[in-house]
Amino acid sequence: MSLNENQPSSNFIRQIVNNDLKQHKNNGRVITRFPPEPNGFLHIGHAKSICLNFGIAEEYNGSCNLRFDDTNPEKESIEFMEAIERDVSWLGFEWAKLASASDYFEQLYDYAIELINKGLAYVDSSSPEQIRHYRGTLTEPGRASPDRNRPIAENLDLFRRMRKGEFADGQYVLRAKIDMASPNINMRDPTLYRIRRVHHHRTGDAWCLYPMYDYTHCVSDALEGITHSLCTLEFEDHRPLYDWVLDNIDIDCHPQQIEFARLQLEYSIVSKRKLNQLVTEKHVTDWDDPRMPTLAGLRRAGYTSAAIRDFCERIGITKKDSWIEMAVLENCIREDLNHNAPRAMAVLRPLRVVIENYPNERVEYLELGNHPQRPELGSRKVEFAKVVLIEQDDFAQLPPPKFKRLIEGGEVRLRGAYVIRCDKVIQAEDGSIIELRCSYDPDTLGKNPEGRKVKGVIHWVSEQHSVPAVLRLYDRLFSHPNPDTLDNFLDALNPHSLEVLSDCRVESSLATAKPGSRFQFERTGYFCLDEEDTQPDKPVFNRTVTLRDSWEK
RNA sequence: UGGGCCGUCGCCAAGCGGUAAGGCACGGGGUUUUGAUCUCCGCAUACCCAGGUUCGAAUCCUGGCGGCCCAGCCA
Repeated sequence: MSLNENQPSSNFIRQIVNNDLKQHKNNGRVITRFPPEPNGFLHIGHAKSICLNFGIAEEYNGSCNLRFDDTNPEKESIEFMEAIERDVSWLGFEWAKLASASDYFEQLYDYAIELINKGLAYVDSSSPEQIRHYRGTLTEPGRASPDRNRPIAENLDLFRRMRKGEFADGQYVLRAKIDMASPNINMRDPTLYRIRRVHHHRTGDAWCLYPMYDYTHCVSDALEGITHSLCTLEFEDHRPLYDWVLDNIDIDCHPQQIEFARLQLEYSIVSKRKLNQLVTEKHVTDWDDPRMPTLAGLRRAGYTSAAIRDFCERIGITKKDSWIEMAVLENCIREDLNHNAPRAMAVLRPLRVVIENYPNERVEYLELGNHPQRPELGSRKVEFAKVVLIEQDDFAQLPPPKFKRLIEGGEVRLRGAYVIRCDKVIQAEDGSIIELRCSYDPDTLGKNPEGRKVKGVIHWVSEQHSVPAVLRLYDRLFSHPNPDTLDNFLDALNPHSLEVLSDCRVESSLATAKPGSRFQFERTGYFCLDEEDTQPDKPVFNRTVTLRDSWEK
């Protein structure tokens, strides 16, 4: 079984592309682009867009560009660019071309001159407040700025001087001359350029004039020969502007903008601003904290790129606002890891078990399969000795109904080893359990005891041979399903999103595991060996996701 | 209240005039040395509502209702 082998389901964008192809539009080419702004790390919502853009291109033998939308230098950086490239690659996609909107600044400027020459753009000296005031409201039309009818020659002169740096930041802007009475506010003479003396991470100080998104995006698309410009729903109202710009400059390409609904994941947020806040205010360790819905965070938690791609395929593409349940994402990673992750044993909260009838110095090297359904994944040796450690939860003095683990006087199977019976509970004065005295049935290795049934199976490690480890149990970052809808999303932060267990013991085979590798610790969950914090003698495992639990206490 | 968009099972989602796919979740059987996995079964006479067209409507028309987005020199 492998992920993503099923036919992709139909969606409205595939239908549009199919129709275009049928009509030989764009000479049968399909060229898309993924255009992130390098002002933060990519998150699961971006994954949806990446899978869509690169996926459509792949599917139709086309290509997809990675283009940084770097028109607002205030918030952007090289570090974010590098992280974005890393994440897109990790997801498994290859861009045909790596570009930045800033590559096109010179051409963008020339097209702006063209618009001015055509009387379709003008330099406005209004302040932001005045512009807002003149723009009107949702129900009232706007009014013309006093500068709206500035002569072309003057506009040209002013715009050139804006570029030269003759004016202060904010003193002038270049605006498109469209329709101040348009019911679509985006068409009420939108700003095309603003003056900002900010160092740009790619163009340095070459420019003090920066183009706005609406103007930049459509032109960049056209310059790259994009056929289908896929973006999220909030840009629907901007499409008339996208088309207006391309219709009014001398360019021979006019991509089709198509909008789809952005991802909304329950118990999560997909706002770069808020993710940034979580990082800067230290609510998480960094952008790659395993609780973060960033691709870097998911990766560090142990998510595979295949699982994320599978998730993006499952949720579909529509124009409907929708909230995806976390269970869908979790199901994707469980399915992948259940099939691919080797099994191992780890005891999170150890309880000492002395097997009194087991020879003192004896050690058995039990051969355990790495996967119950896939023998081809091989096996490893696990040491069994007189003192083993089991999970505190797996023993109960006052067992709840249907408890099928160890109780005093009862029997349980040590996974892959023997059946043991608990003969005696050693307690401290305060009643806490110090250790269990047990006996084993030598005739139960690899076979069931005769005449009785032992229902429970628990995991264990040899006290002497196991290695100490730190296990980090991650839980959802938010305890409210829609943090974004709250007045303050921080109120939804789950105070128990991380539990660090420092006294865990894992089987010895894990001592040589490669950082980044993933395991299923039997009966407890899927874990990934952390690449950052693991020390040679102290492995640190991050819990990716728990096992499904139909018992629950 | 101007404009744009959306409304099919608890959550997603196919469907495109011929009589409601699939996934997740949920409930119940079976297998199991992981209360995991696997497996079998169940889960919308019904598609926001109301009219209409049609032999036939989730699909077409009309009118409602509900939700989301837009008034950055952000993207």
